[in-house]
Amino acid sequence: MDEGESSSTNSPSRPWESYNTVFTNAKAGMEGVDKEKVQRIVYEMSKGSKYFQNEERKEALMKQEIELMRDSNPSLKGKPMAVGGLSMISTANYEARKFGVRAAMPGFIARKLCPDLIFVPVDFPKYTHYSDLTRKVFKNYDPNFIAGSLDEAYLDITEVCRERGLSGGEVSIAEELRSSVHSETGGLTCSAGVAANRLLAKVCSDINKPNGQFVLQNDRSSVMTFISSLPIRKHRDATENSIGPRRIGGIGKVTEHILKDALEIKTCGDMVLKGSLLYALFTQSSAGSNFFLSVGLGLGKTDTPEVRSRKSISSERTFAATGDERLLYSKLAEIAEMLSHDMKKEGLTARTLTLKLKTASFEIRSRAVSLQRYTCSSEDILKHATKLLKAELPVSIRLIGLRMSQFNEEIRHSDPSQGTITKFIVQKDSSRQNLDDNDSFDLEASTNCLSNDERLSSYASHDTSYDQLKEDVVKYEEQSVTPEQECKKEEERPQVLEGDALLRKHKESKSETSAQNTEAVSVFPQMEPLLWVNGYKCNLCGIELPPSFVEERQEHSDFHLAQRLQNEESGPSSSTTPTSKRRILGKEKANSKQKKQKLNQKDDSKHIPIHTFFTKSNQNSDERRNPEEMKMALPPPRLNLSPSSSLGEPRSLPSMSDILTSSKARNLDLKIQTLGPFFRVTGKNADTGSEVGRAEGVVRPWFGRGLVLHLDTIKLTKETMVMDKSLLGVGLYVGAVAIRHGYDCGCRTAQLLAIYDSDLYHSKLVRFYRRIGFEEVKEVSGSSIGDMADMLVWGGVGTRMDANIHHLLVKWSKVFLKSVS
DNA sequence: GCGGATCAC
DNA sequence: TATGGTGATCCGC
Repeated sequence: MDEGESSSTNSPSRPWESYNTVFTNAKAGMEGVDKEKVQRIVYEMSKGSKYFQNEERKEALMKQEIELMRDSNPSLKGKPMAVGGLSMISTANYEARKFGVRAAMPGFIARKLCPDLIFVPVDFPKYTHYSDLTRKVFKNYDPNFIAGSLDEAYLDITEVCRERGLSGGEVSIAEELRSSVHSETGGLTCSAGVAANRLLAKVCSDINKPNGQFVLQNDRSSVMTFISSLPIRKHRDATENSIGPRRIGGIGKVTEHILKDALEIKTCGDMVLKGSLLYALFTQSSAGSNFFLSVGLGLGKTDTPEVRSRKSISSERTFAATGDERLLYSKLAEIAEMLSHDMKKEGLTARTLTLKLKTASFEIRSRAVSLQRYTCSSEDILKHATKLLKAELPVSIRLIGLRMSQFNEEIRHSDPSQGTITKFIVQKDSSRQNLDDNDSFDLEASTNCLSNDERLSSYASHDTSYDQLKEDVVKYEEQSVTPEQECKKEEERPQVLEGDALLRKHKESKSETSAQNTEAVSVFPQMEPLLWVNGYKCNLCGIELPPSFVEERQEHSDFHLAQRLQNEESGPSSSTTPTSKRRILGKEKANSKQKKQKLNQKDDSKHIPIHTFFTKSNQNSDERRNPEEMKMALPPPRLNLSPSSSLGEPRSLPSMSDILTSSKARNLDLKIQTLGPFFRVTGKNADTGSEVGRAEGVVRPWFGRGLVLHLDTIKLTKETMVMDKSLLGVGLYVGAVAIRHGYDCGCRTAQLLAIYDSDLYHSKLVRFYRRIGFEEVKEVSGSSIGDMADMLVWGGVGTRMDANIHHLLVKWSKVFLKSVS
């Protein structure tokens, strides 16, 4: 717990401790600051103000640092300075930061903290001038560098590294670059971070601020070590070590609070450990679990982003709060005029107008209208803005803002500013291909200087393991697979056996085997080609396998290949009973057999083994009569793909095949993968290939109840929700495959925990699961010993919900059986 | 499409 | 005395 931020540890006599302000947050140059004193002063100054009251209610105040400062008068060197005025300062130099002064702090508070603080007015032309100077330097290293803002940039130094040939050249390149910035700008210092991607590079650039640099080696273990202990947002205690503030882009005050206090995720390593929890609670998005897991793995962007055109344009002003309507209307007219002016300058017309208000008590409100036609005229804007404002009166307002969005794309570039179009062309022409990797620098200035935050990226793929990991994540982002599982997969890769490698080699020439329906594929040149009759039935052995079981189909053709190889090797008399594909290959040496079997198990567990498709019905029922045995072994699932089940179950239960066939009619591509007892069901849009939902979990014994199907996740993407209004659509199908899988594994019960995070998420989860057919069993609150088992297994508190698998299948049978016929 | 929130800079 | 402005995105409804 950093800096007494937890309200639970606050002493009643020290109320400022609970006043969480941005001013004691991570900030370079704040090491050794008496944070309590800062907090107390800020508290005393703020106490009772409307603003403070608002903050108390929101329990938040967040701003980001902008290191941008310059004073040309040498006599000011070493003196505490801040850019801005008494009401607000933009940034402060390191001298001032020693007093606790920082960006986004009101000047009057800053002056209280540091009575000698020198206020310097903002001077944008000056910043732009120096920014341009630094950019000239960056161009020498990477003509396509990404200018993050005036004071930061990302450079790809791959080529420079390569030219200089030496490994470890990043250090000297960074030094040279910073030195170059220093001389070209006449004295500006900056900091740099070098790493494999931009996210890491930014963090690295913070480490040795000011006027320093840090190079993170581009190998997986270095990255993992570095990132795993990295706090999600706050800096480390200055006494702990010399490492300065670090921050992950995209995680602000609010997100930090959720991760830290609700989910007990404090470091990036925790993010990976609690990946399934994140997956359950956040939908997939840049702010969602994929993002968190990527961060946890130290992954970030390395490409040059597309030039994004603006989506809105706005103008807003703060003034002394007033309820005077005439005054407000006149402010509104001014802002409408400003906005109209900006739109004309940019050659934009738009049809959605949004009015933003900040009340005297600092609440933010917005009201929007979409107009019939595109406009940029101040009269139109004012007319509609007035209506919107009128509806809010009477109210005391301290800020009015107007924003226009939904541009008319057709005329967007009819009259663009020269600068804009030039930038556009330059960026477009210079966009590079195949940027696999970056090293990056972050530069920052120190005292008495325009502080810089410039970054540089490079490509130097010395270590393939991390690159491989990164590739995987790109795949994840495309396929929505959880990174941590893919990681496991990656770690297992070296253990792949020779026999498997052999199969894979053969596979390469026939990678389309599993791709499409009745397409004939030659598994082996001189052998009858494998054909999926009617799209699902193997012409060689008659097994039915839905097209969506892509990997299983591959395995299946591997089987036929292996069988063929074996036949060739040992003659026509050899067994045709496929017990294990590796036994068929028969390449293991006797003395390593045991070891290899273990490995086989692990390796096989990624997919459903071929032999399970051939499991005889009596074997199946034998197993199901002996659940105790399964408990120990946690065997792979028995897939029952045939509509006419051999298990002797009632005809009314939908088989896996029923579910899959039915889903096909809904353009849904379902797939199940297993990893030991773990399983994952993914549903993809058959047309676009994008994932629309998934379920994950494990088949495990549960305290005297035999095997249960433990569901970690049922998740639908946002896209799904738009596409399919009914949760019972995709969600039901994904859930059904999981449930049927559980049934086939011998589970009687399915269970899950609707994690309690916030009221909002929790009630949503419970509602969703109830609609699917689960019932609330108990609240796991951690208050009783009996909760311990649940808490250990689920890793949290919430509502335990169970469902009888048989009942679920019965309940759902109509849906699936109906659509079959 | 609207309104609230969060985030970066 | 006094706590910014611009733009983006996401989520729920």
